[in-house]
Amino acid sequence: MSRRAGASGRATSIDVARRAGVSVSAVSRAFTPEGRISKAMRERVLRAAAELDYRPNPLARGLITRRSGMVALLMAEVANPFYPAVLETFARALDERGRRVMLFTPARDEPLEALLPQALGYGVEGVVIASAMLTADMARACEAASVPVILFNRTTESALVSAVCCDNEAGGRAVADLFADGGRRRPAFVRGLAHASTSVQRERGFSARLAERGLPEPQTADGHFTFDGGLEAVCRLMQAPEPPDAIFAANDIMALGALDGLRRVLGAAVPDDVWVVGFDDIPAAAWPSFDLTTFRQPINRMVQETLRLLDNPTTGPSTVLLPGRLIERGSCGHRGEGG
Amino acid sequence: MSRRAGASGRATSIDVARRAGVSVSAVSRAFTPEGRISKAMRERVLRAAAELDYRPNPLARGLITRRSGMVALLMAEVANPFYPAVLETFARALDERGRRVMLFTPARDEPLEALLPQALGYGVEGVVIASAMLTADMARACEAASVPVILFNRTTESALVSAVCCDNEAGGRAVADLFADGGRRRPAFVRGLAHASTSVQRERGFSARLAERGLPEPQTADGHFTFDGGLEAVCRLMQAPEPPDAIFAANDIMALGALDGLRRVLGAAVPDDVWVVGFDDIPAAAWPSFDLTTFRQPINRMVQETLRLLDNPTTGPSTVLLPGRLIERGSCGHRGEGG
DNA sequence: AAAGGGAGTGCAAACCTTTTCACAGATTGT
DNA sequence: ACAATCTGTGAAAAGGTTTGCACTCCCTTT
Repeated sequence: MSRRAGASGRATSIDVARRAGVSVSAVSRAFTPEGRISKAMRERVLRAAAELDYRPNPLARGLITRRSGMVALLMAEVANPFYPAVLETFARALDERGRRVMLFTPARDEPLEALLPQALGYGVEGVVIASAMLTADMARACEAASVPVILFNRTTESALVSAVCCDNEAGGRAVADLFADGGRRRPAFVRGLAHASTSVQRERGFSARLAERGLPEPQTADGHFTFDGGLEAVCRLMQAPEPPDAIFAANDIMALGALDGLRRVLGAAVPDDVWVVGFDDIPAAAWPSFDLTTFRQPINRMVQETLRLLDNPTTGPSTVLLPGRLIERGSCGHRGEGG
Repeated sequence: MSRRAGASGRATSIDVARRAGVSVSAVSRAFTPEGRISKAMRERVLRAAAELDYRPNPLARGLITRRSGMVALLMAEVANPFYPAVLETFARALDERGRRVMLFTPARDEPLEALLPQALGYGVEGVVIASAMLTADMARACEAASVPVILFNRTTESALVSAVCCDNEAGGRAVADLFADGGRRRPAFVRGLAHASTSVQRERGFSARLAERGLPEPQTADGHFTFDGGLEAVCRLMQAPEPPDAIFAANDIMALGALDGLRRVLGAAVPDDVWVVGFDDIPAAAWPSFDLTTFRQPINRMVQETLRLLDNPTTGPSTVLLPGRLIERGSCGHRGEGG
């Protein structure tokens, strides 16, 4: 029976204070990095704390500071394999910084308005919106609570929130160049969702550079960011009078659907008849069956940037654009290193 | 400027009490389902609360009750597409019950010991371990905090924790029957990780039923639950003097790797030369390129059962086994409905 | 040598809720 | 008709921390 107290069985700051022979204020200050406390005192407190296996209670701390050490993460499309990778990267990075992840998985058309107040009630120190739309109301709510909001992999015109994004237009241009250099003549683009900034920007860069290279405006079809959507989109595209000979899909999962549609449903040959390019570089893109050329998003750097913005809320809202990289694989006739 | 107070700008129970002309105790009772309070009083309080847009502060509540309305979810292998589906199902179901998800994504060999105390400090009301190992220390810590722990998709001998799992042995038997009925003569099994209960149980059911059906003990190889692991495993298996003619992998992602290895690396024909069967029924299993026969886990029911155990911690620890279903597809010669 | 200032410390209030206790009034049993 | 029980209510303590304020030293400065 040690000197621990508290109904919970865990040691409290009072126990630590008693053991170290100091006041509870000293204990508190010893555990806050900027605390005005002497080196000797801090050491003494920390030693006592270690002996009692004491850890500040985040609930009590959050109650008073409104910062409980948690970050809210909103991620709707967990079905798209790109996002699990993002999720994992985020969770690890936050964990390293001693922060917890509060996860929200809103359904497609769930009103997010209700979510944010909940999260704010828990004293989250930031909100990362990785796949979901931010409404103006939500932005205001966070602004009022002075909690930074960061959009991940999407941009916004709102001046209230920051955004971290891959350079989608550059990605679109890179694909256009690849098609032009490869002598493709009839490009096509498979859109995601009509209102998604990513899809729009990728198409914009793609179209613009195609025009610069003297190629025609791409034919388009909607693929809803899903495998089946991509498969169906390619079927529609290929039955045009002059079917495309190079297809760029706004994300990998649609590109894989397109690839499968071409080969398994339409009996077309990739890359001989048609080239296919995706965006994201999800793990499946590298599988031998697909060997998909794609534009890789720098997930790690994107996450790092996001956390940097989260930690420095002093600087106003800003949009960070990071470069990606074209990964050439067999779906555009590229020969793998493996021979 | 309405009657709201509090430094945070949010209304507190005091504001509500004042507005409704009652005590704060009454407010508290109005918001707890079993609160001893008259119908009239509750209505009055709730109306005042609605007018002020009041919501009980979970931090303050958690501080005193040690239950903050959160559930900890431990999920290590987010890379395996089976788990994102689980994650989403869980998050939605918990959200419907007004609970928040605190997500932990421990690295492969991260000591989980450190994680639990953190979660418990936040007053989580339950711990769901979806892909990670539970150590005896962790179990004890939760027991001490009287927080229910539930293993998802794995079982344990520990008498302290509950588990919800698909009937893995039955799945293994179903696959064995499928092979036997299909006239396969040389079965093989691709293991996941040596210590994983799922892999062990699936193999046990598989081997046992094979024996009953007069088929030889399956050859085995380790695939580490990854695509590449499955691919390499099949390469090893196929260079045996008498290569298998039917391969059962402990999960889908390895089965897909095996399929790709057979077709793209070894030049074998599936299903003509070799059959392949997986486990889980991840979305990619249904893609035309793979058309993988697999044993589907009843994710929804598994999640429902898990939450039921979470909500009724009165009954002691128990293990729930749910039936799955064999989904026959082309990788075993099954003709799809579309064909 | 006296005044001024900064650093380090403790006290006590504050954060917002739940819950025990006491009490009043209504209901039941005999 | 009286005691015993039950129901609904409010006052106040508790939960564990942070932080503004006051205070004491000790070190500069003129």
